[in-house]
Amino acid sequence: MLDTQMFFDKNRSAGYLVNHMARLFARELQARIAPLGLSTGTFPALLVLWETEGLTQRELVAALDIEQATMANTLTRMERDGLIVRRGDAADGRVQRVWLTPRARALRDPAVTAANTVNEAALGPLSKAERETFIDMMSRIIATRGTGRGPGDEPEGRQAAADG
Amino acid sequence: MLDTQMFFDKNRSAGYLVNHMARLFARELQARIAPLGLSTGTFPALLVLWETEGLTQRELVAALDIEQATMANTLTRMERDGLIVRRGDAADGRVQRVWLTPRARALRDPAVTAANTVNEAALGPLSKAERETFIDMMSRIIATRGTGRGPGDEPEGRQAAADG
DNA sequence: AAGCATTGCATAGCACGCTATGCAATTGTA
DNA sequence: TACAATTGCATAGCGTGCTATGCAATGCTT
Repeated sequence: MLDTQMFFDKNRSAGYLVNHMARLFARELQARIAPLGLSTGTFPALLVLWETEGLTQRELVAALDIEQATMANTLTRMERDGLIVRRGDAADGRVQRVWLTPRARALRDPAVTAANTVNEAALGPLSKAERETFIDMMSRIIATRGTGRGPGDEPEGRQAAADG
Repeated sequence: MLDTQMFFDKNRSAGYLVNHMARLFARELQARIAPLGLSTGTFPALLVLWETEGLTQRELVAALDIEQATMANTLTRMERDGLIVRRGDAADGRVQRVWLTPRARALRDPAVTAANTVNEAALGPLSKAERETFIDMMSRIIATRGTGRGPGDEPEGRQAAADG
């Protein structure tokens, strides 16, 4: 299958590989936490709430870099599934604070174990040192957020088509 | 925000970081290809079809590690949007072969340029050498698929037993 | 106090990924 | 040739992410 004229090699494209990796991680995590009654979308919210309950939706959004509407929907599912309750803030009528149910609190240890297991398995092919490097690189990429420029900052457009 | 008793640091969790990165990449790519009338889900399929038209759905699925049902839905959207046509195979009545429209063919260069731009921007914080390392690491992780064994180590066996 | 702007959240609608399931066409087998 | 198994694809239903929008509560300005 050796493509002779490769104009774009997806298997050397960071974006494609990141997407593929993310799907693999999600599949693995899903398989391991489904038995607990959890799903991949609720997991990050739980991670934050296991640290600190009573956060507002806005605070959760900021902690996870998720859009507000996405978080609202996720919390609705979590409430439906008996993981959280939303209670209005006494001082501010707009605010809904999020509290874990006993069930959600009890799921912390098995869920974290599942996540650790997935991470360990996925990083299996990397050495200890490489794992640190890998995580550092991802942190830097995320921290930088592709902020090379903003739209309208510069004519932009070109750039060597031959991905080097 | 210095968590005192950190039982699980999501910002050092490969799974969390991979998911976060994937969302950032997708946001960037979406912003750059939406003006072309493309979306992130169609992009991988187009990459394959720009190389070789007339593939079957099964072949596309294999090329992209996407579930068959996901591909069927993606192709339906692509057909709706005038990017592809599905034509039945003459020799096998089950098979639908996928062909690009002239419009889709014309989008190749601008779309690839957009993807390259996103990749370059995202990998900005990494040196040239680090980018290679990063891509190699991702390739290894994907190749190993979190099974704990090396590629080709043993004849399969994840949990496919359960799904028939 | 009145009026406008902002904030916090909900809802609608869609893309895209998944599992489960159904069905027609083909292949393999008795 | 009949009939069971397999293959290729479609559909249903759902989770998770996004943008766009609406609305009530609050804050700010005068």
